[in-house]
Amino acid sequence: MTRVADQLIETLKNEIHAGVLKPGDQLEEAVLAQRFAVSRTPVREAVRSLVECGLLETRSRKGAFVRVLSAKEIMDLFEVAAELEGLACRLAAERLTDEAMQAINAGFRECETAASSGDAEAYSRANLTFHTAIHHASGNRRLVEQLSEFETRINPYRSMPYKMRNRLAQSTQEHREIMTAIFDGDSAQAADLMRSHMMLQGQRLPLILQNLM
Amino acid sequence: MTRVADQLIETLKNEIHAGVLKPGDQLEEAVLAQRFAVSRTPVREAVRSLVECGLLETRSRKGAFVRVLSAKEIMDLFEVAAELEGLACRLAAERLTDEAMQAINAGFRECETAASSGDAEAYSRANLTFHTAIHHASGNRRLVEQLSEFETRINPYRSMPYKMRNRLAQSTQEHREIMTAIFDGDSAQAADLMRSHMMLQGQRLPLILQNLM
DNA sequence: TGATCATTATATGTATACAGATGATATTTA
DNA sequence: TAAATATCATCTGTATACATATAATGATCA
Repeated sequence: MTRVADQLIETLKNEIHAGVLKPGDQLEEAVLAQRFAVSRTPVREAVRSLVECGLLETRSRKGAFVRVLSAKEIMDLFEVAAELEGLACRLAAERLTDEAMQAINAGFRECETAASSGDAEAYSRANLTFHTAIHHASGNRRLVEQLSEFETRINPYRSMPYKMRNRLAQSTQEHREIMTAIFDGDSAQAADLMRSHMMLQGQRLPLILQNLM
Repeated sequence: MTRVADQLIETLKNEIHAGVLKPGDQLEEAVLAQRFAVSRTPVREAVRSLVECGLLETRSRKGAFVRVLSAKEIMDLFEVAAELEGLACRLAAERLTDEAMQAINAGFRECETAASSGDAEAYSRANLTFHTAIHHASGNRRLVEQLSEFETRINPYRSMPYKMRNRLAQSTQEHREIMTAIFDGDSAQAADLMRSHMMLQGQRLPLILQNLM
């Protein structure tokens, strides 16, 4: 892991995640090379990786751009992610360990705190903590990776769907019910609740509302 | 798309898929470069892509190897794939069109023919046709891609689970039930049947039986 | 004779140089 | 003045050259 390209991948991922690089932005190899004080070679390797991740796209002889997802593509992504989040809940309910239980509970508490203080930014982080705890509780590494990749891909498109204080409270309540189902070992219920929870979030993505499908 | 690297990706994918390149095999850049009569540059790009796909892995300063999956990793993959195959069935049942119906039916007929003639090789192809038809019927491109990637990843590890004539007939019967559920619009049933169908296949993967998890 | 250290060979990782294609700009012509 | 064509600049795609780390082989010493 001493490769320059790996650091570039990490940095660029973060910048896309954080919104520094926005969908549609062009990435010129020479510019990136100069900025990081390396040659174009590792830059190109990083770009290749990010294209395969789905974060960038390259048009022939035109270079790399931060990938723009259509409303339909976002919906498709969400549909798949909702199903996998449901799977994570089902497996978590079936294979629950003490540590996993504590991690999920901690994530939930974090959500509660952020919701009651109305801090949307903090809730966004807490939300991720809660979901990630469930992912890990599934005991399925592939699933964890898949859902992490989804998070990376979808993040540039969600501009704070938690703006309304109402939604924070409602989301927390949904989390509570999901957590309860998992702890009760009610795997089918946990999966169903999570799927609904996710699809609700999906419907709130602003771009979907704008572009109409 | 006139890039050399893209052709290399395609070729190497196929060779891994076909078993010419087996898990654990090393890929030396210089060798590949000479073989395809290109420089190391596009070879490295192709390798990068395949690493990100999960088909290869690179150890620092040691080069690229066809990725070896442990029994646990294969099980994890199957668990995710089974869920997504189920999702495809659910969506197919909800969004069924005439063309999709015909494609699925055609795939099923192909399975029937291959099964009755006991041709395992042909059944393997027919099986893929049937499943792929369902994937497309979901109307979710992301899902189609995801499942296609899964197929590519898992293929090197399944050495003809259809050896026994019994299994061919049984698998066809399962396909019939799945198809019926889809055509009846019974989405929940279709999803459940497909998940079971997939997990049965998973349990038959020889490596899983060998390595014990 | 065996083990350890040094040297060398080889393959990866990075930099630079070259080729070709696309797009922009300028010039010419109607 | 507007449109079309030609020329040029710039960026991607590919090749080659260089640097460095790993591993293997041989030599030396105990």
